[in-house]
Amino acid sequence: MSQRKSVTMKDVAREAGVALSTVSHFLNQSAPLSEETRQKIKKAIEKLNYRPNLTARNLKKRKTNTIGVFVPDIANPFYAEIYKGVADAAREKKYNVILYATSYQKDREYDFVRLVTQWQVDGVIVSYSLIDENLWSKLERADIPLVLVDVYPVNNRWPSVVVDSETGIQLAVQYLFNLGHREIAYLSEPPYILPLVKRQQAFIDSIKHLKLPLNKEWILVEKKQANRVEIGYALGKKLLSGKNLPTAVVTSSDLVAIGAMKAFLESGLKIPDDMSIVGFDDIIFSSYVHPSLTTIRQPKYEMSKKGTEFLLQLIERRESFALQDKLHRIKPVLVERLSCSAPRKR
Amino acid sequence: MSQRKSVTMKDVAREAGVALSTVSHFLNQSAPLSEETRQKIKKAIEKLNYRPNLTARNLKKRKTNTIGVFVPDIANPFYAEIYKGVADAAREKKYNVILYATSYQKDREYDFVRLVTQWQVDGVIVSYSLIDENLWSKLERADIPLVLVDVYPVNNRWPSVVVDSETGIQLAVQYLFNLGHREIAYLSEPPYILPLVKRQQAFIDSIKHLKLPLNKEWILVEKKQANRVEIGYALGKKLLSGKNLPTAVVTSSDLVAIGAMKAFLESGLKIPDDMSIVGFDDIIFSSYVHPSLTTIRQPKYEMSKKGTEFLLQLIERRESFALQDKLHRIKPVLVERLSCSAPRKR
DNA sequence: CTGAAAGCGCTAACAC
DNA sequence: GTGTTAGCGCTTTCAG
Repeated sequence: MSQRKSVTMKDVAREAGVALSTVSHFLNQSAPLSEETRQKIKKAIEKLNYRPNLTARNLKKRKTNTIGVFVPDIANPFYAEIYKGVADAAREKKYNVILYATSYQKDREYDFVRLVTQWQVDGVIVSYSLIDENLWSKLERADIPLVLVDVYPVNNRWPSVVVDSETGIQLAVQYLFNLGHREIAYLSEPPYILPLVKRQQAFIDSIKHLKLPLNKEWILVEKKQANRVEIGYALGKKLLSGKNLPTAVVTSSDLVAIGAMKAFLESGLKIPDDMSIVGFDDIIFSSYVHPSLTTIRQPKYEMSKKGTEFLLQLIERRESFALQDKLHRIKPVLVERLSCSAPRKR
Repeated sequence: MSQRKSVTMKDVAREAGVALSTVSHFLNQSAPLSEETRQKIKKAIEKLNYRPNLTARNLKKRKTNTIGVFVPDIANPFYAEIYKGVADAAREKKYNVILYATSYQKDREYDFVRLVTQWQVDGVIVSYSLIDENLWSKLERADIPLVLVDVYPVNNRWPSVVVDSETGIQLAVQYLFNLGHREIAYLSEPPYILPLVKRQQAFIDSIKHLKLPLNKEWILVEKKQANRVEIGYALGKKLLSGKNLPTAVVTSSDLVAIGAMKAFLESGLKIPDDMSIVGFDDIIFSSYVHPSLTTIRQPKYEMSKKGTEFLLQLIERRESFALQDKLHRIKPVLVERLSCSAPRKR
């Protein structure tokens, strides 16, 4: 094979003239040592350029101190935030994190499951709705600590941290209503995860609840997976091509909103004067587009951080949790920026 | 400890009534087996829900089949692209990748070095300029396969894939010049990596070369680390507060450009009519801001993919490489979009 | 406080 | 084809 020869604890022990276990104790501070031995060992380590082998340690301890995160696409700022929450929580407890991103490619889901089931990680955060039922059951059999973030409980098996999508959409619609809008459209990426389904339904419910017109042409839901911004752009154009134009738009995510804004601006509409728009997520870019985007803020970072802290508890205590603890619903808030105003008379 | 009891190859062998090594051969396809034994083993694995322990395998083979990627900030789309290139190249060769992002926090750099030096990864892609000289030397001592991406060779020690920043900036300045601009500013994030230093110098050189006025007030370089877009926004405002306004701006990165655009638009300037702007990088968002951003495209994905392929060769062949192979310079191209036009008479 | 010894689960000769 | 065996580098009793 191709490996370099490596310096082991044994070498260090020999060099320092102590027993192997003493070196181990030194490294793990698992026993008090005399200052003299400490120095000898320190010197030996330095001299030999010894570096402990984590793999061996992991094998022995049957623990890797690593958790996995599973997301569809890391270039999506939403998931980048999720990742950060996980990474920060993990770091606090001295865990490493290994990221899996599928780019929405199905075969990659299997790779992830393989990783998880081969003792490479102590637990896993899933922010991805595995399409394949089969994969969920494999994860179930593996019986590995798992927490879902932004994914509703599957099989009532794993704890889950989600944002309350219904409240979010209600917030958006009510906000537009209060501004005077009566004709509101909804643009959505493919509802491949439950929150997206719920948002769509919540939109319809909210419109009905306010007794506003429910125009089928104004509920545009993309079917094909693609870049979120491109989807928004396409949906925006589609909306513009209809005979009746609404005065405001609610979207399933900020990326879709940003794409739609581009379509509107290109066509010469002014935002917010001719068209108000509200997003969902509050990714970092939403405050930097022009005009800045009013949106429903999902506390992604906090969600994934909290979920991860929970996961680490599961790992370290192997504790079972009460059913009522399984679903954590976080309330979203509306972040008011410059993409909405009262409708202009047309 | 907290681990679940685990089913091992030994259990499978017993259950199937064959020798342990036979199971190993089955798993690794390292020897041809009779159909009968294969079936027996398969059944036993299924029955016991056996899952191979990668940690043990790694220890034995002294190889983890994992590479590390080191970046400052994964929420920055530029680095998300870098990550994708690495992930795809790794996947092709059945390697896992583990991501380290520091969020520009110095103490996290040490975590990364620790990971690398503890045999957790077979090699590493670094797209980050470690500030601490000391860390570089630790990596050097560890003697682990390492390839730099978007970082110039350090100590002439590691191979490196970089974009030709000078050419990029020349392209930008020449393009603006050809449009008729004579008063051009340069906005830059902190030049914490060599390419940024080179871009700044290349800007000055280009201006001189074209015999244009070199106004100190028009070369705005931020000192403090911060979100790139916020930096751009702040620099944009600063530029606006000066007494003379240029007609065009070149920036060190798209994120800075996007921030600056926001500042310009807010102040009522029209882009490109009142101010032309060109970015550097071509991140995905640049085509979705309004107006879409003309920029110098860095083939980030290709760079990191290529770098990773190179790394994997180093790992698998432990080959040394000729000096002239160490630096791969990729030529950038100008992507023309809608943020530039001829200057308006003022 | 120090040292000897028994594995963690797997691979890879090497015999049979 | 199949089985035996010696470790990979480390942790962790348990004696001294």
